[in-house]
Amino acid sequence: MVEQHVDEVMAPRLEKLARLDEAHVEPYPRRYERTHLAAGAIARFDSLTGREIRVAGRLVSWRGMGKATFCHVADVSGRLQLYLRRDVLGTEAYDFVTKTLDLGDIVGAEGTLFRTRTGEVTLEVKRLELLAKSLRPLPEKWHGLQDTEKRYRQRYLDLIANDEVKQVFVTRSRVISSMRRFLEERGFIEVETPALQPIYGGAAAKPFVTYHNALDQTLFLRIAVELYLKRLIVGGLDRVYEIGKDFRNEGISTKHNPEFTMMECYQAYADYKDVAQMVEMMVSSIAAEVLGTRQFAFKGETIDVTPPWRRLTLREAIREGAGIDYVEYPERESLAEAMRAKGITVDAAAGRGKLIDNLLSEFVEPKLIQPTFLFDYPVELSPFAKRKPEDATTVERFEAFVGGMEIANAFSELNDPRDQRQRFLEQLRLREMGDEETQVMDEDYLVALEHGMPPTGGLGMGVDRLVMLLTDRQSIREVILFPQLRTKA
RNA sequence: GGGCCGCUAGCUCAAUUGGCAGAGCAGCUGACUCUUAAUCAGCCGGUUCACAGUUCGAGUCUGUGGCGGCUCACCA
Repeated sequence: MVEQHVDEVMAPRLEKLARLDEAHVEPYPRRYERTHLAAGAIARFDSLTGREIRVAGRLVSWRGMGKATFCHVADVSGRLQLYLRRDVLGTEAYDFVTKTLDLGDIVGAEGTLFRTRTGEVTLEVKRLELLAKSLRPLPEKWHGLQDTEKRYRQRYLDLIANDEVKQVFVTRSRVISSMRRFLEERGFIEVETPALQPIYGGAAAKPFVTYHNALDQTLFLRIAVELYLKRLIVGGLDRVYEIGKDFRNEGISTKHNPEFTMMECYQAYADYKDVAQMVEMMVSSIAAEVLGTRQFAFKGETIDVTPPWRRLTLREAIREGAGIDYVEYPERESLAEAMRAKGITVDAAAGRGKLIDNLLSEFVEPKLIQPTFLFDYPVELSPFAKRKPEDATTVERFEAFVGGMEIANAFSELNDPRDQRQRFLEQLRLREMGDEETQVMDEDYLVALEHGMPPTGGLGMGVDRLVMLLTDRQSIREVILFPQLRTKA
């Protein structure tokens, strides 16, 4: 996207650089001692009047009027208007500055604050220094940068031109830090587990494959951290969490990026009901901290995350949404038949669990706008969840949905090594039948379980989706700074 | 991978039925000491995504390819 003929556009700026060199002005000096951010200076205007302050940032507007000039500098906090007067700066300095600066340059300005006739807090500049010369033009000042591809590929331009984009990523940061605070306050400790794994597991997904030369060994980028965190529960860390990237070698969509941020946490001596309570408290506490409210807009709806959230079983939800009670169809074929009778197309390769999952995502998930927990999933879909004591075909698992998206998945962790081995074997069987996204046998994990893992509640939460929700973005690419795109030839 | 849409100046966008490629912003020159999408006068700026084809003539029609967006599939 960076064209060759921009030379023409850059030429005037390169000429100005040459002029700076002639005048022995360093266009890229080392540092600048700033005293205030733009927003802080404006907020504290009353106590700052008459005092010299220094701000620094990018020149984002320029209105020259001969012997005086108004312009704005932008820093992280916002923008501040500068007022340059020839009789204040001196003719020589004024002329030099106005002839060598460009929109986009990074400058430092020292002066005193005043209010203009229209009331805008403005810095009357006594000294203006170039801190970094910009050689390329800024995006269009009024329409900003609209080209989606360019916005993603050159996100820095997006951040310069589109203020609300900057706000999204500031919010993202606050969401994650609020999440950490919530977990820390409850005694969870943050851990880091391998991203390069000899055996991948903990989710149904295709991995990225890589290779370590010295070990002469194939490694996989993790698709989840689940199995490592539970090893730490075996080790007695009792409450652990990790916030990090998972990698899944699958399609890209507005809800899927090949690398995405997941929070997983595990709490010994808790079950999935405890975890559900924690999820609703966590999300509502994050919303309150970051947005200042538990109610917010998403896709034109007002979402209220105040606990308690609506709770129903997966069975009820599907019966309600699709008109099929899958418990009445315990065999794959009878369920498929019932679906066909309703005019639902049945994926020939899908097993019973997959069919139930299809029903969920097609008939239930899109309707779950207000926060909802769906409890109790079929065992086929959940190889790491504990069975219900009264029903061996169902596991203690829930997913949380908000805004029509799945944002969390949790269960009472399976800690019986005998059953876990059976589940792995069942996954193996599905793999032989052609399912590429099943778990692979992890003997090392089984050994850990055989040492005894306390009853544990575990949770995975999609951080990107949570941020989408809290910032009202419809695409995951809007909350990931550099989303995956095809590289340009 | 399928479907739909898009790609024109650095940026944001026009261009009638196939008939001279345009505007605003940015840039350059000049005027202007409270402007804020500053204003005013003038100037510069194009491989219309690429390649082929139809045609007297293609930004426009056709084909192939590239990239992007949306969507479906996929994705517990």
